[in-house]
Amino acid sequence: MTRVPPLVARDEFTWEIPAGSVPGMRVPGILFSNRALLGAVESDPSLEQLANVATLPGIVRSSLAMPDIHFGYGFPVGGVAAFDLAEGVVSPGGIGYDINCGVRLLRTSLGVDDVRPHLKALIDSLYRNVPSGVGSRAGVTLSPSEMEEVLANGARWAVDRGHGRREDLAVQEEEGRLAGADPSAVGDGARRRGVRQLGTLGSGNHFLEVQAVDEIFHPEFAPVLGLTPRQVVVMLHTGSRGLGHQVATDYIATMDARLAREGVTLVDRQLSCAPIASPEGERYLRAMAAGANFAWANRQLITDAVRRSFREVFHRSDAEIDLAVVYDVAHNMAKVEEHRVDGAPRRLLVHRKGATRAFPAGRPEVPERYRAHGQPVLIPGDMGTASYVLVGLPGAMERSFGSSCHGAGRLLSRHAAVRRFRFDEVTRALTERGIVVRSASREGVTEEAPGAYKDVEEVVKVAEGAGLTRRVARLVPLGVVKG
DNA sequence: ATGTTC
Repeated sequence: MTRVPPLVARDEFTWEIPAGSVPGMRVPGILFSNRALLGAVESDPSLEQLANVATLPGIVRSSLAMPDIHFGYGFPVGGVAAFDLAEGVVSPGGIGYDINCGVRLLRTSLGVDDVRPHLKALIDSLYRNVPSGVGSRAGVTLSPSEMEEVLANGARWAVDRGHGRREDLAVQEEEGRLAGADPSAVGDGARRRGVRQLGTLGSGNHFLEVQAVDEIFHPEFAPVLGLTPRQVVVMLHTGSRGLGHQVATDYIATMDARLAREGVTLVDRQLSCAPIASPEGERYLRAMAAGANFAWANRQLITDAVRRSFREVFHRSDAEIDLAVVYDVAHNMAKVEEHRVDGAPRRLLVHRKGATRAFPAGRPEVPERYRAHGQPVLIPGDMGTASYVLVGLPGAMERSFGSSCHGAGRLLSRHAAVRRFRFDEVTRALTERGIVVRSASREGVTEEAPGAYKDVEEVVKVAEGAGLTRRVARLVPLGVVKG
């Protein structure tokens, strides 16, 4: 039975579920939202999930949710929670089944008018070069030793093997390689699922989109990112595929067994977790890092395929088309980071599940090239509306452990969206707006119909109003490959 | 998200 916890307005963009609203809450729940978005969540079980997270041992300050919050496994999607390293827990449900699901943005030297006449050919070529859909398989199979290297080295493995440029790495979160990865913590089942999946898009909300820069909001930072109005860019959204999913499945089972052994009961069994300082917790974090590296290698191989498609369609060299990486973010991840708590610096394990790190200017984790401005935050919207580039602000460090939103956020479940929308109508509405769509399945289109999502404009306005991030550029879709 | 309910 769903209990809807009370929401108390704290300011225009901040709502609180006071500690004590749900039995066992150790800290309050904080939701960044506004009146326009609240209607979608007020009676939603995602708020109960936000409160449930606040019951976990060692949680620091508050259980947080971004404006794109929706119902997830255990933790809400859009959830952020930080834990004390000695007293706290790590929970796979706080990271998500798709470990290091994330977004990469590539820029081109082409303008809308250069691409429009070749748009259909370009989307067809991308569809051919990047396997997509449920169970999509890569043309190549990783050998056992290659798998070891992918899990240990992420995007760096791909670049070392000639799949990309050395300079691609400097502009990725963690430079595309999370330290602390232990391939031996990734089971045989997970490896088997991954061997034919590197360089594949997958399904669901994963996509590869050709977009145009529609509007610049931050005239100082946009040129540093190489973004100008009417420029064509490419956004890709995917993660660690079946490998990451199997890692999550395996460790949830391990943690469930430990909880049963210790006689611990949780308010929701989907909050399955283990102490950070335990063999199960430590081993999961090493496996999670390896899964994250698989995802970064995946996005790097897809980058390589995107460059191939542009060469094929435009008959120009890589240097002419540019296709430089602007940035690559993870939005399903847990990381040890330093944050100020009650005025003192403290190392915490920050879970972000459908939430993006959004560090401000000056943080050493921000690439040197961008450090004077802050970390780029990449926000895919829905395929009919718009996506955004944002930048982290000091307010994110003060309020959300350096985090912001990750997308528009679902309004309807997949099932509800398939019942609500018809494939032909969704496709026609997009075609009428000049958007070319290729999908591996009809469900890929109806599940992801623009009407299944919240208004991304409202989501980014809340993230800005709450002081977490500011808008840098708005990107509009020209063509999309859906999983 | 996911060999979409091993």
